[in-house]
Amino acid sequence: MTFSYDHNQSLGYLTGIASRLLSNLLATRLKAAGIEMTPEQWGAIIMLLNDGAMTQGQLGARLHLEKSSVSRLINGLEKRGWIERIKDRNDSRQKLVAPTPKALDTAEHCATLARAIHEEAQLGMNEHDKIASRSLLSRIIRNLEGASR
Amino acid sequence: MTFSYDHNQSLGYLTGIASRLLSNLLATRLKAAGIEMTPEQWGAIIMLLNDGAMTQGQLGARLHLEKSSVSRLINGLEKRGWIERIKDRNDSRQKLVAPTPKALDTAEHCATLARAIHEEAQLGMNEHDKIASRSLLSRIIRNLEGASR
DNA sequence: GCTCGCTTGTTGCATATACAACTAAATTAT
DNA sequence: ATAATTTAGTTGTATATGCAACAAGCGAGC
Repeated sequence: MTFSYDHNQSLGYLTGIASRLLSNLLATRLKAAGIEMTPEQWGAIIMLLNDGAMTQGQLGARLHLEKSSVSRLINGLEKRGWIERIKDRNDSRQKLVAPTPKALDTAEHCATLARAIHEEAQLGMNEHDKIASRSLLSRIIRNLEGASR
Repeated sequence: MTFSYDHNQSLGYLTGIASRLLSNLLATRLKAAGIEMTPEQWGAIIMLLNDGAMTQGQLGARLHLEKSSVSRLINGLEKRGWIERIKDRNDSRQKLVAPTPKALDTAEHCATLARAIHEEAQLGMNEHDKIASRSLLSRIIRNLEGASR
């Protein structure tokens, strides 16, 4: 008996592998550049640099991460001095996550590494394809955000 | 100072979130169906069912996983009785990973759940878009497989 | 036949992530 | 004002994953 299910063509497989390869490659290059930052940490930092300091909850919403995952991701960023946790004076439950000057100083280098990887990932694609791939992925994300449990 | 780097439009971000949402949703539905299997385990099982028993190394190549990751993924599958490790008689270093009858019996149900999620993920896409998204992701994967370190 | 080197897996250690249970604090309801 | 509820983060526990170190076995060259 055979299944009419080709895993190699499934979205789960394809997005998973693409994501992993992109992440692994960035990890390698960050390390080679002597930057003590993981790809996931980079995702959080650039979000904070672009949108400004925010609470862990807000960061989780933007990164589609559980609050517990955010908590631990931020632990790592804090340990390496990339961000600071600042208690909110008005609501002491909340903690603002703010990037440090060190993060700002390093970000352009990281962004350059990330851009290069995206270039390599899209070799052989025309402009239309590049835009389409992003747009289709965004569509998938939007569809799943509201998916029934 | 602002960065000309929109993380929300980066391939790393988009593939990462899409992959995570797809995986989380499948995890939820498998659990709801009473199937003790993770999405990652499903990926390995369906590969084995479609292509037949293979060594851990071969499985790792197909799933783009490190051998250590395969080893542990297989541990979980074995613990739940989805696969069996069979020592190779000619080369005792190797272990063939073979799906059990239980895995075969459950696979169609899992495939149905996975297909439904893919449907939901692609709501609002026409046939051309659906094909394009897979083809573009495959291209990214192919490009990165051979990427310089 | 014996040693060196390559291959196949496993294990130690680190990070990422989810879910559930818990703490502390703010908000709402009575 | 006080109690009940909701919200923000943290921590326990489990799986997934990579890299590096290690163990065991196969093979090639001498």
